[in-house]
Amino acid sequence: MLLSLEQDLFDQRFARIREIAALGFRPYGQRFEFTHTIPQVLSQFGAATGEELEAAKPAVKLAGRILTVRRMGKAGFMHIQQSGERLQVYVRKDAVPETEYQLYGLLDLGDVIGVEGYLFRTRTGELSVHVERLTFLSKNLLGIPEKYHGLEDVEIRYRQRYLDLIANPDVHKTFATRAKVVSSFRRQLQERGFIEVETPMMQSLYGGAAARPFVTHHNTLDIDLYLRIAPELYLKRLISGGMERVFEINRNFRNEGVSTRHNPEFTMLEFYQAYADYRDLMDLSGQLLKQVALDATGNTLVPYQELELDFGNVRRYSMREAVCEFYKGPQKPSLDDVKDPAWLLKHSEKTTAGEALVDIFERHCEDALIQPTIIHEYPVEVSPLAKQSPADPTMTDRFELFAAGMEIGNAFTELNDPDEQRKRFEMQLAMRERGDEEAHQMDEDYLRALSYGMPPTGGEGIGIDRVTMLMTNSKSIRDVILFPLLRPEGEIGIAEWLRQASSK
RNA sequence: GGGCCGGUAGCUCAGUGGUAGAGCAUCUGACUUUUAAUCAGGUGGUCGCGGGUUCGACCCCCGCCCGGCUCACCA
Repeated sequence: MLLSLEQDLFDQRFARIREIAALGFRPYGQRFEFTHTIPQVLSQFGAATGEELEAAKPAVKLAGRILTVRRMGKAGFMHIQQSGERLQVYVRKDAVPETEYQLYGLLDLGDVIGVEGYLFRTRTGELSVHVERLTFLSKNLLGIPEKYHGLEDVEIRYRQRYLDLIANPDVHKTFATRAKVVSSFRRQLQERGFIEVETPMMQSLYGGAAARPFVTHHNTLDIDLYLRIAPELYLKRLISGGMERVFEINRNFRNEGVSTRHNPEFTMLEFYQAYADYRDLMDLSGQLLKQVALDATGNTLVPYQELELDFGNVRRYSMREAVCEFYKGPQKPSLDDVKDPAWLLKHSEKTTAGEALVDIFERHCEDALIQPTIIHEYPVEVSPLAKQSPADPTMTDRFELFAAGMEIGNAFTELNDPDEQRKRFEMQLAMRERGDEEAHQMDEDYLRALSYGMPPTGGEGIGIDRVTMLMTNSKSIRDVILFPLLRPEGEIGIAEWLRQASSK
C-alpha cells in the first residue's frame, strides 16, 4: 500500500514509541519535577556571563518541546520551548548515561522531554544546558511546521491553535496580554467596590442591544431560549435590588456577520454604578483604559499598526461637534446645521433626524477617531435604554469610546423611569413590526424591576476583544480569540491512522 | 450576501497548454560547542473538489468547497 509521506512519518514515530519503551522510558511520561521553567531560566540567567556560569555551574531541571535538533556524531544541540520561549540544550555521549544517549537518538521534533544539567555558554555565547540526565515525557507523531517561517497558513492557525502556539511564539504573548487586559479591568473594578456577578447566558427574552440572537432549545421544559446578546437588563435588575456596583466579564452572542472586528461570540465587560451618571463614567473610562494600557503593555503609548495610541489622554467631542469637526465634504457644517432636522435629513437616507445624525457620524467620523476618543450625546432613537438629556429631550446622556477607528465601548446614564422605558419598548415593538429584527422585545419583568425603583445609575460596556486587539497590535479579532468561529472542516482521518499504526 | 485575492510535497513557496520544482522537514551515511549547523545520497504529489474545452489541463472556461481582505450589517 502506498502511504503518503505524512502517514509514513506517523507510522515511523508510532513505532518509535515501542523503541523508547524498550529502553525503559515511558513514552507518555509521568510526573516531572522541574526547578525552573524556560522563561525563568532566561530571565534569571539571561545576563550571566560564561565565566560566571563556569564558576557556579547552576543546576537546572526543566521540561519543554523539541523545536530544533542539530546532531553531530557523538553530541548535539536542541532548542526546547516552553510558553513560547526557547532554550538550547547540549547532549553529549560521554555526559549522559548510555540508555539516555540512545534515547537522544530516538528523539523527534515536537517531542516533549525533560532535561537535568547545568547552565553554560557555548563558544558563540548562547545560554545552554549541559545535559546530564535526559527523560522522555510525550511523543509527537506529526510533522511540525518549518522552523524558519513557522506556520503562516491562517486557516490552520485558527483551526489548530495548538499548532499555532507550538510554531509561533508570539501567539503566547498575545494571549498572555489578553489575560492581563482582563485581570486589569477586574482588579480596578474590584478596587472601586464593584462586585463581579454572572447572569444568564440563556434567556427566554433577549435584550440590552440591537442584534439578532442565536436560538437554542431546552428539552425537558420544551422551550426555546436565546443565547444572550447582552447582560445589560439582568445587571440593572441587580442594581434595582441594591447591588449598587456590579460588573460582569463574559461572552455575548450575536447572530451576525464575521469580520476582522466581529466574531459571533465575543467578550464584553459591563459595569453599573448606582448614583453615578455618564459624566462619572467618562472619567472612570479614562482611568480604566490608561491603567489597562500600563498593565498590559507597560506604557500608556501603545503602538498599533503604523500608529501610536495614547491611552493617557482620552479626547471628548459631542456627536454634533464630531460631525462638524470631521465632516468629509468640502464645506463643514456648523453646529446650527447639525442641530437642524432639515439639514440632517437632507444629508442622509434615514427617516428621523436622530438616525440621520448617527448615520452621518458613522460615515464621516468613525474612521477618523484614531486616538482614544469619547463621543457623547446620542440621539434618543438609537438609545432605547438611555436617559434623555435634561436640556435636550431628543438626545440622551450617552457616550461611546473609539480608538483606531473602532468602537470599543458604550455607556450611558440608565433610563430608570419605568413608564418612559415602557414607551421606549413600545417604540421598539413598532420598529419590530416594520421588520427590524434587531429591535428590542417588551421585557415586562424588567419594567417590574424598574417599577420597584432603580437608583439613578451609570452603566458601561467595553469590548474586551477589541481592547485586546489594540493592546496586542492585532489587525484581526481572530488573532485575539483562541478559537474563532470557522466553518467545520472535513474528514480528518487521524483515528484511522492511529488504528492502522497500532495494528502493525 | 456582493467584490477582489488565494488553495501545488508535512511546512514555506516557485512554476509552464506538452514527463511536477526548490528550501526546510523526513530517511541513510560522516561529524563531541552547533545554531536557518554543514557535507554526500535517497524517499515523498488525486497541483482544493466536480464538470467542460483540447491530441494533451496544475495552467483556459463553468460550478462547488474552504480561507483571507473588503463592502454591507453590527460592537
